[in-house]
Amino acid sequence: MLNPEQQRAVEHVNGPLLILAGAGSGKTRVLTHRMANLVQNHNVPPNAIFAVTFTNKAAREMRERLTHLVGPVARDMWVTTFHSACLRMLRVHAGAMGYPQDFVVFDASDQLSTMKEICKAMNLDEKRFPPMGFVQAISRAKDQCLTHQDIADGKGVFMPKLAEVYELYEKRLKEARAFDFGDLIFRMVQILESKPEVAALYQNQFQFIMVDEYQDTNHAQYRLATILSKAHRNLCVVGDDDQCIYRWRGADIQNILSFESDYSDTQVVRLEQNYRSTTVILDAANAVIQHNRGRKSKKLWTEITGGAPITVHSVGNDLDEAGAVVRLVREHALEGVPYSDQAVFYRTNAQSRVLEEALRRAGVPYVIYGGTKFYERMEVKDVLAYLRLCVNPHDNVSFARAVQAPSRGIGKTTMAKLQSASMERGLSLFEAVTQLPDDAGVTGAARKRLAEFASFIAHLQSQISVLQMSEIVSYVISACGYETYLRALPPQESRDRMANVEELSGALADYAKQSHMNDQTPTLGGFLDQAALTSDIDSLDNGQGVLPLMTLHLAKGLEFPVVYMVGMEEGLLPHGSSIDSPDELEEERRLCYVGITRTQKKLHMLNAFRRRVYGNEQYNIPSRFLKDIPKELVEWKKVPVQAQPTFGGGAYGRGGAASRHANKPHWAGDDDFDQSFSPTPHVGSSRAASDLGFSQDDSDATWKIGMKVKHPQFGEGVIRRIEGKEDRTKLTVYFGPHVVKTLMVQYAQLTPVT
DNA sequence: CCGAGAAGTCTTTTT
DNA sequence: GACTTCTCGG
Ligand SMILES: Nc1ncnc2c1ncn2[C@@H]1O[C@H](COP(=O)(O)OP(=O)(O)OP(=O)(O)O)[C@@H](O)[C@H]1O
Repeated sequence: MLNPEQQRAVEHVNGPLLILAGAGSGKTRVLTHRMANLVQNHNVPPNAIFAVTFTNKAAREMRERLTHLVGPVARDMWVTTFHSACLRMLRVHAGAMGYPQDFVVFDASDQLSTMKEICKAMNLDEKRFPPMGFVQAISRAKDQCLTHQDIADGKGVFMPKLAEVYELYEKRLKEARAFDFGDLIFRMVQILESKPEVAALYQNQFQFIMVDEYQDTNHAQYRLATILSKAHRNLCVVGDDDQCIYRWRGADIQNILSFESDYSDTQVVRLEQNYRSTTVILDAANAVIQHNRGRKSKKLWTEITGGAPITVHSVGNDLDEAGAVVRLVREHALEGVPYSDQAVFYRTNAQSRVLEEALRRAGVPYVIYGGTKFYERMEVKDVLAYLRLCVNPHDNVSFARAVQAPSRGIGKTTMAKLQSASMERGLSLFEAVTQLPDDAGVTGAARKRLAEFASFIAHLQSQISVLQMSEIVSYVISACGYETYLRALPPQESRDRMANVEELSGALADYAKQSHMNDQTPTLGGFLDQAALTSDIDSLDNGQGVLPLMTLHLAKGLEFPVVYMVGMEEGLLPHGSSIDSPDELEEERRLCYVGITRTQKKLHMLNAFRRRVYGNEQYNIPSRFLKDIPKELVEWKKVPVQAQPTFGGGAYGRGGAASRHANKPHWAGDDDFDQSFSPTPHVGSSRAASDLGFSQDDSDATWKIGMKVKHPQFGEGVIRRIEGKEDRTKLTVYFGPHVVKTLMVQYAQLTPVT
């Protein structure tokens, strides 16, 4: 069941413990067994156990494994993410440092809209000072427990204006009584470090602290784990430095590397047997990761010798890639591998779209993890804004959102006036409405509408307490007129959005049901907390016969018999934004390593030579990571192009057809390849061009694909694509390697060049 | 004040 | 392509 080293770790009870081991060696398994051992054999009360991970998905996974081992008492253990754990503590102890108890949690878009306001108020040019950059910088600062004062003192990375922006940002959050994601951990650390009586409470309660994926913790999380474990010193951390993939988010690999010096009396367990993969997979993974510098050396071996080779499928474009995945997934299903035992990984969420489309057409059931989150949809956010206002009327972001959903005659000017009035007095927008001075310049009608809106919110607040959870959403949307607005939308859109709103209502009902099952009283605030932190509604991942699709990041910690890694191309993996930074390249490599090591039996890797990105065609060469895998582990498949040119030919791309490379892969950094590869857009396959509905010569003789045109600004170019008719004709024109524009004929002053 | 339509821009990854 | 911002007519 467990090997001797695993056993040793599981039976370790008191004192610090470090488990440093490679992929698939049973780290998570040891962690869960240890928790079970403590509860079952050492009389440790379940709520004395605190186990955290990084993502919701990982936390849920661990809870499931635990429930399997110990049954329903698993419910009483704290098995969550850092963020959820801190939120739960803050809901009880935020007041200890004078923070409001009823704060809202700001998500990424709330942060961004707050920041945009700030940039406007500070007269910062959005071009030179992108609001998103500030949001990220502030988040990084909070990851490191740095206040705006610290930044002003020159701690952390320097960024022009950051200290001022940060200070104002904090002020705005305070006015809105909001905490952002970073605050959840940072504030809790502050409280624990400065309020001994609060700290003592948790230090005594949590006799055993465990951190999975410790290599991905940031400084704030390190401080949290440190202070919580101070009394009992039973801190057990588990990780693999080769799987650190969140450095971009503040993860500090030093946390795990210096654990031994932080806790000189720590026990160290190294696990060397991999129980997950075949030697083929492990050898490939090792070959990829060994190029990184400064790794902690680890041994890893498996009893499952041999195994199926890795198949690399090189295809023409992203559509072919999706087609290949569909075909392979079905083939494996026929061999008896259910869809749920296979998984597709990609680097970026955007890649899922084409896959989704192909799977849907083929009737293969699938689930997408992550991606465009349910709670980020416009209509869902609109309704949530009302709910959030009920719980915390000072939430200015929600106020601004709800006030115009549906539009009710309160526009930009009124809001600007209200905003400045509120700012002057340090009030929230909601408060400012009731105390709006006569000289604020808000006219009678607008003033009346504002008052109506505010009293509507007050009315909602009183209704919330008498309504059932499951009734709240339908009450809100009918009372505020949002439902009428949705129903007036074009039919398809109306249906889609209504369906999402109904799903939100269902989520509230589910939450209420769940709470009752746990003998807790459901509250709207409780639901909103959950909604803020649990990004996806995937909690009921039935899994039965459903193909999972996810990013490589989300795949960490999971395993599947058959794995597909798509987009194995320079520019995607490694991602284009990482290629000129050695550190980031190493992280890309680790990401690739994580992907490979999720595989139990069979790994397919796919690369496409052409791919649509931002609406334009991009040419990609195979990933350098493919090159690092020993040839004898790989089987090459050149997938025939399925007559799907993405554009109809034209004045560029003559020369070597892709088929010339049929049997000989070419690699990034391979000179021969770089020089000889010049993409050929299947000149002459005009049949397919018309299949795709390109309006060509017949409809509009003025413009033709391949025709040369001139633009006053961009100069001469070649028409690549024609859409629409007559005065709504849109042309996609290639002006140069990185200058591809889509222009309306009607507006762009294009002239044909003869 | 509001919506439609055009132009411009671009998040890589998650809590 | 999708999303946001900007402009203009009603
Ligand atoms: N002693 C063992 N005997 C049989 N199977 C084992 C043993 N230990 C672990 N396994 C299996 O090996 C697989 C990998 O285990 P686990 O997920 O705990 O590894 P991990 O080290 O956390 O991996 P990673 O770091 O890649 O996420 C699981 O399927 C687990 O059940």
